[in-house]
Amino acid sequence: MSEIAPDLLDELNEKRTPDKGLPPLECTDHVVMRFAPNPNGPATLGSARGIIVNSEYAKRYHGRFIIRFDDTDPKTKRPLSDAYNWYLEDCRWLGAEPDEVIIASDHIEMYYDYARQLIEKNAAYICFCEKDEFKKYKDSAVACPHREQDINTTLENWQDMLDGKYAPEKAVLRIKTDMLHKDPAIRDWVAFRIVDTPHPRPEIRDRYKVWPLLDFESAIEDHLLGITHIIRGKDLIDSEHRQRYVYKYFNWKYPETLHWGRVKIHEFGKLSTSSMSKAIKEGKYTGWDDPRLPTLRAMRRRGMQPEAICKFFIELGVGETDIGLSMENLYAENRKVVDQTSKRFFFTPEPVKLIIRDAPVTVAKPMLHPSHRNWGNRLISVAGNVLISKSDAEKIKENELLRLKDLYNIKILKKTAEVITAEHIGGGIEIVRKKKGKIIHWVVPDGPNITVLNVTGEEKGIGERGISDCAGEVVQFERYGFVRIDSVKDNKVTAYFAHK
RNA sequence: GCUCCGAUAGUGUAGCGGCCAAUCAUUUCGGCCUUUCGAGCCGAGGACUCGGGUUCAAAUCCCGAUCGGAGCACCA
Repeated sequence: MSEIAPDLLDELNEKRTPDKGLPPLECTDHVVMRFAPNPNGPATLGSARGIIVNSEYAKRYHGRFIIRFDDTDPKTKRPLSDAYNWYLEDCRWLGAEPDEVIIASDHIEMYYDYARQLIEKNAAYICFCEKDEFKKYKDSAVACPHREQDINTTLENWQDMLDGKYAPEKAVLRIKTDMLHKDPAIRDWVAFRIVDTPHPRPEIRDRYKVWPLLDFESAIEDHLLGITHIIRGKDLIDSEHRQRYVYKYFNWKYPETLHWGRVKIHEFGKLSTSSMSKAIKEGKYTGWDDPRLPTLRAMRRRGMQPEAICKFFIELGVGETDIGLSMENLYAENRKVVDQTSKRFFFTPEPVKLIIRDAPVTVAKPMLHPSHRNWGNRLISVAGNVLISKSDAEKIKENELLRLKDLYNIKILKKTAEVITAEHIGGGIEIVRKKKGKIIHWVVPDGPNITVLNVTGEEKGIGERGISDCAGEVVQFERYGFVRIDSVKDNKVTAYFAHK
């Protein structure tokens, strides 16, 4: 077959190769995609999915990628001034530089204008019902008394609303959909409400009392920006149904949509932006970049690499089912990157003394990276007195033969809770290998104090001298894991744990 | 309660009528290699929610059940 029809064979083989990652889009001309966060906190791993996937599609089809801040709720999900820039930093870090940045709160008057047009089309009305009252109408599919108000009166009421004549919760602008729509979620939804809390942006502050809700703001923006494809969480599926009414009134074409399910990461559980914010204020976390948090700022501080995060989310695809993930998957991706680029060092948490009798004074020369011989070696002078990790010490038995990695073989003589005594034994690694002895790491006692901050707390110990020169770098503590050296001060090093 | 949606190995995915005794990644377990319990290499294990139907043929189509999720906010 390979001789008579090689093409056919290729085709067969090709069909067997699975489609990895993102499915192709329909309508691939002039692709414009957006990611529209509320900047009420920094980007998290969840945001990263939105940033990466939207941006990746835009790149793939030579289109444009827009970041739009949907910051139209000054009260309930109040934006955080710093978060606007944080988002942009994080996008850049992920290699998803936006072609354009839009801030919804800059466009409030424009939304007012479209609202007026809808009123004039008899497609919207001012509703004075109380929340609960309207819910009753909605649930029984009956129009409320304000729905049939004439256009001129509605225009006057709208102006009164803008002029601040109504208190919060006294009036809203609703979009007329269909009170008989079988899904109650779609019936006459609210487009604008009154909020008297000032906006956090200094240039806005108390300029507006009437604020649009997501469905309205997003509907108008998506059209004006020429968005061709929207990819977002499936919690916004009903949004599309609501927004289509606005599109119909204006005769606009709705973008293609794709939705994904909820992502729950086992290690972090349910951490909403607002609950994190609260916990930080209470002092439960040191800040938004606390290593126990799923923010991108925290990931960066721990030494997670942007390319690993990107690869991870692209291969995840865009399924609509809800998924539960373990960070292990992301760690595996990151390990592939950092393993090749990280220097190796020894670090002994909760060190235990090990005294070696008859030890020659010598210099150990472990490699900086086992597969990059040309990186050179660390040089460690050893006199016969070292420290080992408590976890290793606990497993050690008297008379055991073991090897101090890159140093020499020893035989354990005596073990107490505080100190272990051993004697030096000549010979190479083969002896230990042959007897299936352990090879453990060690440090000399005068190394820097190291604190490793991890997802559950912290660990303290002693490390190699060379670690002090690695501030900002991701290194591997051998047999311990990958960490990012966060700061070095005097003889104290703080490291953020990434993963094993 | 009302309206939608989904269900493939431990986890996440591919497949969407015949290439499927089901893909790929990760995880797990062996072995090799290695002065790390890291990486690499080799190998193994592990899944179509259930019940009916349509069809010569179903993971793929239809119906029902079960389970899970989302929306029904003057949040995004």
